[in-house]
Amino acid sequence: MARPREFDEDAVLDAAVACFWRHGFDATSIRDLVGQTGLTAASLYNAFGDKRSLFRLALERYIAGGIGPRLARYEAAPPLDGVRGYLDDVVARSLDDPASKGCMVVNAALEFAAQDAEFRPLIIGTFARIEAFFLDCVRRGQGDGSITRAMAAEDLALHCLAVLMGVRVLARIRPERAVLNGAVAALLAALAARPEERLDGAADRSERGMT
Amino acid sequence: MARPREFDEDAVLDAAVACFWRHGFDATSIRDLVGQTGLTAASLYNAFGDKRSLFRLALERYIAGGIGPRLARYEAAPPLDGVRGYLDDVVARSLDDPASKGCMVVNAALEFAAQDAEFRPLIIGTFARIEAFFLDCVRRGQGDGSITRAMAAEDLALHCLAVLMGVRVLARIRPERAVLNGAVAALLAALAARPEERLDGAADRSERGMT
DNA sequence: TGCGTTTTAGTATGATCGTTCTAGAATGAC
DNA sequence: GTCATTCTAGAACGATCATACTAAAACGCA
Repeated sequence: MARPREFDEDAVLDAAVACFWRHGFDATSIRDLVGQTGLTAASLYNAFGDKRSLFRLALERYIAGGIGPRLARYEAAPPLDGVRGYLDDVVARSLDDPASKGCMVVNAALEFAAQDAEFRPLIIGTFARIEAFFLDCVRRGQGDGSITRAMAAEDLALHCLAVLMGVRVLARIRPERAVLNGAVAALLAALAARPEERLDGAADRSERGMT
Repeated sequence: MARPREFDEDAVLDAAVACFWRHGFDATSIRDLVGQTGLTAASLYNAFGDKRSLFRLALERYIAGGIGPRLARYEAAPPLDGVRGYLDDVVARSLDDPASKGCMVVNAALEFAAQDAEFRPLIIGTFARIEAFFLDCVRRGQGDGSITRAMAAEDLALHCLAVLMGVRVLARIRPERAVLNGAVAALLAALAARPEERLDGAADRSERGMT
C-alpha cells in the first residue's frame, strides 16, 4: 500500500561500513555517506536513524560479517592451529587491504574508548568473545599437550588477545609481512609446549600435581 | 623592544598534550584548547601556528617527556629486567590514569594511520625506537643466556612491540590490573630462557651450531 | 484511475568548526 | 614621556557539520 524502498539495505550498510571503517566515526560526514551509499540524507535518516544509530548498525554488521565467521572458522580446529589460523587470517587480510584499515572494532575502541557508554558494551563484548575463543584453544591445547602448561591459561589467552590487538595496530602503520608475521610467529612459538612437556602427557600431568 | 609573552610555553604545551591525549586531534577543538590553556585563540595561533602544528608540538613533547625517559630508564638494565621494567611501567601508568588515555602515539597512529604523510614519520620513528630498545634487550639477553634463543631476536622484539601496543589498546577499554598483568606476564615467561638453555651457556651455544 | 502513503530530491537551519580581524592594553628602547 | 612593537581580548568570518523541512514523484491497492 505504499511505495517500496528503492535501495538494498544490506548494500547501503556495507557502504556505511566501508566509510566508517576507513575514516572512523567523527571523520565520516553524512555527506560522505550520502556519496558512498548513493541515497540521500533524508533516506538515510528515515531508514537508519541518526549518525550514531547508523554507526552502530555498521559496527554490528562488521562484527557479524568479519569477526563472527572467523571465530566460527577456527573454533573446531586443533588448539594451536586454531590460534595460528585466526592470527594468520588477520595478518593475511591486513596485508591484502591497500587502505590498511585495520580492525573496525579496535579503531572504534580507541576512538570512543571509555568515554562512550553506548558503544562500550558492544566493543568489550566483542573482545570478550575473541578472548574466550583463545582461552578455549589454550585450555584444549593444555589438555592435549600441544600448548605449554608453564603459564596459566587465562594469562596465555590475554597474551594472544594483546598480540592480536598489537598486530591490528601495527598493520595500520607498518603493513609489512615480515613485521606482522614476526610478531605472530614468536607468539606461536611461545604457546607451543616445550619438548619436555610433550614426552609423556600423563607423567607430565602427575608431575605437576594435577588430576 | 616589545611586550614580552605573558604565558609559559611549556605549561601551555602541557595543557595541549592533555587535551589531545585525552580526546585525539579531531575531537579537540580550538575552543577546548583555549579553555584548557587559559590563553586566547589569537595567542595560540600566534605562538604555535595552526591546529596541526600545535598537535605536532604536543606529540613531540609527549614523546620527549614520556617515551624517551622511559627508554632511557631501562636501557642499561639487565635484558629481561629492561623489558619487564618497561612494560610494568606502562601497565602501572595505565592503571594510574583514571581517564584511560592510553598512549598518545598509539592513539595518533590509529587516528591518522597511513593517510597522513605529515605525522607518519614521527609515529613510525617512535615505534622504531621502542622496537630497537626491545631488540637490544633481546640480543643482549640471548647473549648472556637470560632470553631464549629458540626464536629469532627480530621476531621476539616485534613480539614485545605487539604486546606493548596490545596493552595500550586493552588499557583504554579494560583498564584492569589482572588483564594487563596477565598479558605481560605471559610475554615475560615466553621470553625467558628455557631451563635446559640455562644449564650451560657455552655448551648450549655450540650445540646450536653458533660461534 | 485515483487515493493514501512513503519514497525521493534538494534546500534550510542552527550549531560548531578552524581561522582571522579589529581593537586596545602593555611593554622595552630611546 | 613617546614610539614602535607585540601582546591580549573577543567578535566575526566562511565553511562544514548533523539534522529537519518542503515539495514533488512513485508506488500498492481500491
